[in-house]
Amino acid sequence: MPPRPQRTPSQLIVPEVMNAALQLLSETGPEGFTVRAIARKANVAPMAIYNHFEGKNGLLDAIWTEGFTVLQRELAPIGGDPEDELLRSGIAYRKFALEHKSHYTVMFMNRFVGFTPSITAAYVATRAFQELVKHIERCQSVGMFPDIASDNLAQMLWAACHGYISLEILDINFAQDRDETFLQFLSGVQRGFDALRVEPR
Amino acid sequence: MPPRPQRTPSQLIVPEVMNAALQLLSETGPEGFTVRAIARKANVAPMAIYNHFEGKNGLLDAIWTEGFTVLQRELAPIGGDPEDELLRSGIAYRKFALEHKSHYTVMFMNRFVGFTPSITAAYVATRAFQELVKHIERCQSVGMFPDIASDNLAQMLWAACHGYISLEILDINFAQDRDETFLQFLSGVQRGFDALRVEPR
DNA sequence: CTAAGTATAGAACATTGTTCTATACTTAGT
DNA sequence: ACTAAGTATAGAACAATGTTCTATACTTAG
Repeated sequence: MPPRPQRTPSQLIVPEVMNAALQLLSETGPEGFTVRAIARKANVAPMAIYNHFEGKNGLLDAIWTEGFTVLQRELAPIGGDPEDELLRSGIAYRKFALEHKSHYTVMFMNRFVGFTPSITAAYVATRAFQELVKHIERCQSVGMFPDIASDNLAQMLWAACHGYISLEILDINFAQDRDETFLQFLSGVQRGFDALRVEPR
Repeated sequence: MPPRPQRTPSQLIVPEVMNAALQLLSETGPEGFTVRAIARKANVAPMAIYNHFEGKNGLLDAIWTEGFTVLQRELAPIGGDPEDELLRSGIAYRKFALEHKSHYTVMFMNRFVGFTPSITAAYVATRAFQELVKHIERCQSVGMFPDIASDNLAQMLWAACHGYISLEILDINFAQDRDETFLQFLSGVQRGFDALRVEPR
């Protein structure tokens, strides 16, 4: 291919910067995630990040929003057996985290001092969370998880999964078969909150 | 009291810097945690942080180590009923986190880009983790948690608690009675992993 | 009371996010 | 094809950061 013209066409700048940012993040972590380095990798002037995003935090906001949009789609119930689907959503959550580590780092790892998601970004995150609430309410409609508020339980399950997976992403996990161990974790936690139904006292 | 002499006595520098650092951290978060600000708050020259610690990361290392030393003491079993004590250790873990937010932030929240604990610091952390393993092995000695490796289960329980509490520290928790909800969380998770004993299939 | 030790202020350096400028290139409208 | 508006770029510049180095002046141990 011919050497790229010195100036990147406007329409390419946003996607190129996004790609470079995500790639750089996965290569160097938040450590090397600097405006100048992103621009260099995207073959773009540093100013582009201020013209097309709102600086570094604006870029993080875009990654956050993209991440939660995908995550919401992955988590949405599809109309099968509620209990199976709840378990599947847990697996899908972990799959998302491991396959989109850069996104997950921005969304959940709190590694970027000075970054707070915008109102819009926070709203998108809430919508993803609501998918989990839906799963739990579907389960409750068939008798699981009695006597507990669905959003409360959603928070607990999310917290537990997040705790587990964040450690895994930081590579603080010593299990031999990580997939298997996570499944064990997930079904263990889920069973715990449903135990009241299985054998009420 | 007389106005402090311009120069801080050597023996006071370490504790004053530690105090100032922890206080600043709880006031401003990692955001305002700068060498110059810590020195100002401690009434000390910035250079003191390089002479008495090894720079900013050395100071973080000291906070990390102090935190895990305290945490280990708080978690140690005292010889009572294993199941009760395991639950108590979970409560103690959360108590530590909420009462030492600055320490917990350094130890578990990964907010300090560029900081990695020293070998010594990591070792102290491992010792604290071992206290949790002890709890689980004590439980297993009375029949709880059969067929699961104690360190594996310890990791799961730790991950779950960490996930829950880290969200609480970030103030992403919408429960009305937080103490009560955490207790519910803890016993739910614990019950889940012990369910195989209660009703084996 | 002296000598070794050390806390201090201040300058200095590289790197960071960010803003501003003038220039040179693209692209849309005719 | 030509012009005019738009915009990507390089580069300088700024404040704040972690860090190192210096000379000075104070403490304290012997």
